[in-house]
Amino acid sequence: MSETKREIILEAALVLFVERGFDGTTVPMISEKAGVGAGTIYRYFENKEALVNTLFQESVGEFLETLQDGYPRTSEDLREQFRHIAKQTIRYSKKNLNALLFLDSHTNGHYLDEASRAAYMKLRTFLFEFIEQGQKKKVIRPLPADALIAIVDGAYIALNKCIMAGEIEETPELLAGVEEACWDAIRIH
Amino acid sequence: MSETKREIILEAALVLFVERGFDGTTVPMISEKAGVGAGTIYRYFENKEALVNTLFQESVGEFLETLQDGYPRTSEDLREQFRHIAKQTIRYSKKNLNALLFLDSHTNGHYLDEASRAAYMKLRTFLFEFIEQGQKKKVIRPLPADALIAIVDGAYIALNKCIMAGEIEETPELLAGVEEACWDAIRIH
DNA sequence: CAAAACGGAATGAACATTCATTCCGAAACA
DNA sequence: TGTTTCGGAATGAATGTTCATTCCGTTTTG
Repeated sequence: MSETKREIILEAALVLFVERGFDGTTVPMISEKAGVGAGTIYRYFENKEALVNTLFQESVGEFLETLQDGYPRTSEDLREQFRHIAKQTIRYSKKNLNALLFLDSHTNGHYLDEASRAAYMKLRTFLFEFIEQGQKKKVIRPLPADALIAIVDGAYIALNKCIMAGEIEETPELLAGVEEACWDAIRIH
Repeated sequence: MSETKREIILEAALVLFVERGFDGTTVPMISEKAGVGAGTIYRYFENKEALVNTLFQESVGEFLETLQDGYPRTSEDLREQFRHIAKQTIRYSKKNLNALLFLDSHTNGHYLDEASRAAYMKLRTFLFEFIEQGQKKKVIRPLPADALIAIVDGAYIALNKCIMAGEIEETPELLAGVEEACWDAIRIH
């Protein structure tokens, strides 16, 4: 039951951090949105920074797990691996879109601690390995991995924002189209 | 001379906003980096929000001007128009990389006023028109314009960060490669 | 020397955090 | 079973700090 309260606080903070950023969110805002007293937050988290770092590490961890779950690691087919990454990114966005948006907008925060940076590095390494393997096999363009990842990342974040804003409807064709656009961006033709 | 001091303040604020975000940057930080007294900032800007909005509007304006400068508006060749956009984006990043990074990270700020949002809308409209024209001609994929723009945007922002961090050297081949990757992402094959 | 520009200490508001107190369900008791 | 005691969870007013902004004595300018 007390686990529940902790989660209520985390969820409220997540939403506010996505909307206003870490520095733009006050502890009273979080306590109000969570429907708890301000002091209660400090029963679960040492301070505001510990709260954001917990959120960051849990989000990275869950996202990376989702990506790795069922990943065809030993496959020689880069396209198949890419399809998996795209599919699981969509899956995670459905499970916890705010966490994905939060990750995207807080990766460079000055408040992230060593553990958060390390967790993020693991995610980054996973994606880098995919890119580098593809480059070694001359399937993926010899461009900076950062830039290639940013292309895909940007596409999926923007896509989700469009869907969330109701500007567009999510259909299998749309998802397939975005996946293909991204694949065409990173692969050698 | 007073114009110069105003610009020193704007430049210092720009760098800090890129590094730490608007809410994470304090006025004393800005005054120290600018080498002026805290009070001096208020001789040039009504308050911190006016400062960030000035910066935002000036950056959007300059960037849009750069994009429109020499734009082959009447051309039927979408590829040529895209090349121009890509080239001018690079040009602007060389002139004022921080402004580009600032724009990228502050477009959703809760502190932006009506004028800033309107200015940003103009930039967005310019890019949307390019996308929509291309979609009408069946040259560009029928995906959400937001997502397509985010792909290109993400690529160039990440590219510049790599170059800035010294992880990679800027060469004509690199720029051509990124441009082609982005074009392949948005065009119909 | 008058006027404008400047710096940085002073101010009050808003913030993160603390802590004395309340609340509540469970256990002990009768 | 009805009553009392207990302990930890929860609270929000109080605290000290940090911030944006103001104010005024000093410096620069013309």
